[in-house]
Amino acid sequence: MKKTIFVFGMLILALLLLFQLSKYAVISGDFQVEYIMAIIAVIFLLIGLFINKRAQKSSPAPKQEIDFKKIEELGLSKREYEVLKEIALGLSNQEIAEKLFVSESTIKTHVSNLLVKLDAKRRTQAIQVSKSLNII
Amino acid sequence: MKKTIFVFGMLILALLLLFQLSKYAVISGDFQVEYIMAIIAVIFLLIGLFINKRAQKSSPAPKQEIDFKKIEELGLSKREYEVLKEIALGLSNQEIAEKLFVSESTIKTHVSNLLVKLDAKRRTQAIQVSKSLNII
DNA sequence: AGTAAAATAGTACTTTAGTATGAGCCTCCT
DNA sequence: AGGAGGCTCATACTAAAGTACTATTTTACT
Repeated sequence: MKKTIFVFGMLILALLLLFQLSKYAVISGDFQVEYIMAIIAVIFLLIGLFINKRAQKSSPAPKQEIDFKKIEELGLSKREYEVLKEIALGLSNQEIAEKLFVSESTIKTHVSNLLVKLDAKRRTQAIQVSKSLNII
Repeated sequence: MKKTIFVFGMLILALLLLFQLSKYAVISGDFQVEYIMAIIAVIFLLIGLFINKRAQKSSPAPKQEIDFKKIEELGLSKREYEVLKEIALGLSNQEIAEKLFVSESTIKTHVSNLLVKLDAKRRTQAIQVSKSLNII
């Protein structure tokens, strides 16, 4: 934060200096107005590019939004979707059952239904499909 | 592409117009030089920001680089890594065997070694671990 | 040429996963 | 009240996945 304030302070200072300089140059007729304008234009274009570049780096948000519409479209029930997320975390049916406080057979039923709805043959494939559809 | 050329053409035209206008204004003394400078500065700052914004959109590369160092660190062999990638694609041992032209027992051996090296109990967990380590 | 690591493959088992089916219990909606 | 859909659970299977060896063959490197 302190760094940012410093940078902007310097920027404003430089800007003012440039203004004064250009004013003097114009009055004394050493330079044509166009040159100064062009220099300012280029400088600020670069500053604009630079600022955005930094903003881009500071927000490494490659977050993939979850496609809730797709979930509905596939007809996944709330419970099935919960199970799906646990599968993606690498849990076994037994572990999922304990985590959700139900029996393993219940989980098996959910998984079986999930595989049909996701058109997958195995839970690993279900993970792959889900990721490609952005539902997990 | 044609669109880009058009936009840049218009930009250059606008720039020249602005130059002429500002020159006239300065000479006739209607405006202070500072104002024109400031306007140009702001406009080009915005243009810089805009260009970068577009570039950012056109390159939706949230690609997660593969951490090859980590792969070595884990001691994964070339073949094991190949198998790992197929697992992540959701293939069964039998399918992987056919794809890589080896027997299923060979794949089982590889998978078993993989699970130890990745500290996973199941292939689904191996997928999760691999993704979190950015090795797939 | 010798060797260590990697790749291959097999057997024999145990453990998970997944399927098929039936059934009881809720909740929401008409 | 009746029905549909969702959640639960069980039984009985079949099919994969995973483990623990042992053992041969390739590769890569000194």
